[in-house]
Amino acid sequence: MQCPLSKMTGSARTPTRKQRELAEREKLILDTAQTMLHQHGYNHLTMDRIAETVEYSKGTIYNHFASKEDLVCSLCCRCISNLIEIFQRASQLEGNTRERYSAIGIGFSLYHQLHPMDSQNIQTLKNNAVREKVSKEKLAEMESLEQKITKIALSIVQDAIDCGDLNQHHQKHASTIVFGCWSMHYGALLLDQSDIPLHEMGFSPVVKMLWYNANIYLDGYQWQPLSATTDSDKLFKKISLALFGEETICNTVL
Amino acid sequence: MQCPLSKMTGSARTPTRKQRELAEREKLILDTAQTMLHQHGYNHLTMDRIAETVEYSKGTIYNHFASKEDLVCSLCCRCISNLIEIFQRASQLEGNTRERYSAIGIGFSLYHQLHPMDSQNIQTLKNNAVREKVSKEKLAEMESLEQKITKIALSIVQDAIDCGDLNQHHQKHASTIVFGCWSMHYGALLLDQSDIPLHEMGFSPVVKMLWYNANIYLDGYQWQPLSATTDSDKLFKKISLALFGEETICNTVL
DNA sequence: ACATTTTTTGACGCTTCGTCATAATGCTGC
DNA sequence: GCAGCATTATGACGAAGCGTCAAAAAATGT
Repeated sequence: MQCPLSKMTGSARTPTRKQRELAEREKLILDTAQTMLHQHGYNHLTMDRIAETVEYSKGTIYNHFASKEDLVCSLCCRCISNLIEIFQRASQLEGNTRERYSAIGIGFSLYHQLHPMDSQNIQTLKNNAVREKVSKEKLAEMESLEQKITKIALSIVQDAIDCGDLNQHHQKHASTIVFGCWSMHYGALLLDQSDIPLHEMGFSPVVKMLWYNANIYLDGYQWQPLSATTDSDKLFKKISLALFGEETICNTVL
Repeated sequence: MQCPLSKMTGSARTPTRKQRELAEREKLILDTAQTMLHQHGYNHLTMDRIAETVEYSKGTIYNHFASKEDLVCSLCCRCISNLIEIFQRASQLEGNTRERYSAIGIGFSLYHQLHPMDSQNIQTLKNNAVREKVSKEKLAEMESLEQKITKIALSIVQDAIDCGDLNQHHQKHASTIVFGCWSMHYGALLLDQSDIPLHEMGFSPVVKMLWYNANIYLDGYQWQPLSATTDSDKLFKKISLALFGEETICNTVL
């Protein structure tokens, strides 16, 4: 269950050559696993195949990761970290609180649009069969990342209450507002992923519906300025451009 | 891949003795699997153990289900069917359209509260590793159930538009409204399930937040009558009582 | 009573996980 | 450079589970 190599004897500030090599190899393993996952799906991802591809023995892989599930969980953590970066950028955009909060939602939504594989990784860890086998430590690591991401959202809600964009009497519901957006976005992404033929069932593109619904939801909280007084399409484009830059063909998304 | 026993030679109206026996055995297998799943988790559920418990050989189990995943998918279908019944009851409650739509949400939310294992089953099927292995036919069966459940919700939205509780100009967003509630509830349930220590992170009970957020969301759409003009707590109790009866200790939920 | 079809059975082959004794490599003091 | 110790890498192996299929058993028809 323990990973012998993670002894961390040297200070974190001055990584030994050995430690660097170790970190590099870990990255190699993770990258390889990710690629395999993308190309051939979860069921084709085996420890033996990873070992063969990275040209180390299986035992060595197990020196880095306590189990296959731990490895996948590490992959998942990398994805969440990416998302955290986006959230941080979003929360620091200039604009009113509602725009910044919306930017988080758009960041989430487009991240999953642009990196569907990453979001599948994250999703994999929600599965019981998988999570049952992840080590306590890795789970804790993931949990702490999830807390971090929540705090970013919560701090914007708090800003909004402080500056009056959100009415004071919502103070006690601050976390409920975060939860509402979180669940709505999270649920939407999962529904999108899960092979339900939404389009055939008469649903619009998920990113579009999410943006629309998030606005309605925030309007419900009377988060100023209301969407009626804003050009939502333009705002969406502005934010997605600011978050993901020109290269991402955001125009085609909506 | 095929299940030889499912030939369905006799008419569906007059099941043969043999067909009855078959159906009975299938139920036995499913019940057994469900119990095992509840008691010992997904990873302890194996075809061999099921076979041993039901006292049929593994080969016989495979005459009913093409794979372990197919079996689990059948379990999932049963759960969705239960949910459909609740939705149907909810949609037929007396009251205005908003109350009936809310009843669906409460039904969803309480079903998962009262049968957390069922909702885990449903969740299992969203996992790629599992779904990759489910046969086309079973997947189609599940999809059709999911469509059915969506239609119940959609029809209430349509009623609301028709009778003016929802403004006409939302006609083209009817499915978006369904999607919004669906994703919000679905996401909330998943977050609740996924070991994230919501309570420690300062979140209220999920059922409570969901009810609050759903109201805010519907207010955002100006679905009449708005929650400000209603005693929400009382409404919640009334609906949950009507849906689940006295025995379920609904009082303690909120 | 026998022949033919259908159903059941469980031993078997295959895949994958995770372990551990052994081999290889690195390091340290002389 | 080298002897001896410590650390790390290796891959053969055992265990567990899935799904198959030839043979046995049961049901059905004649």
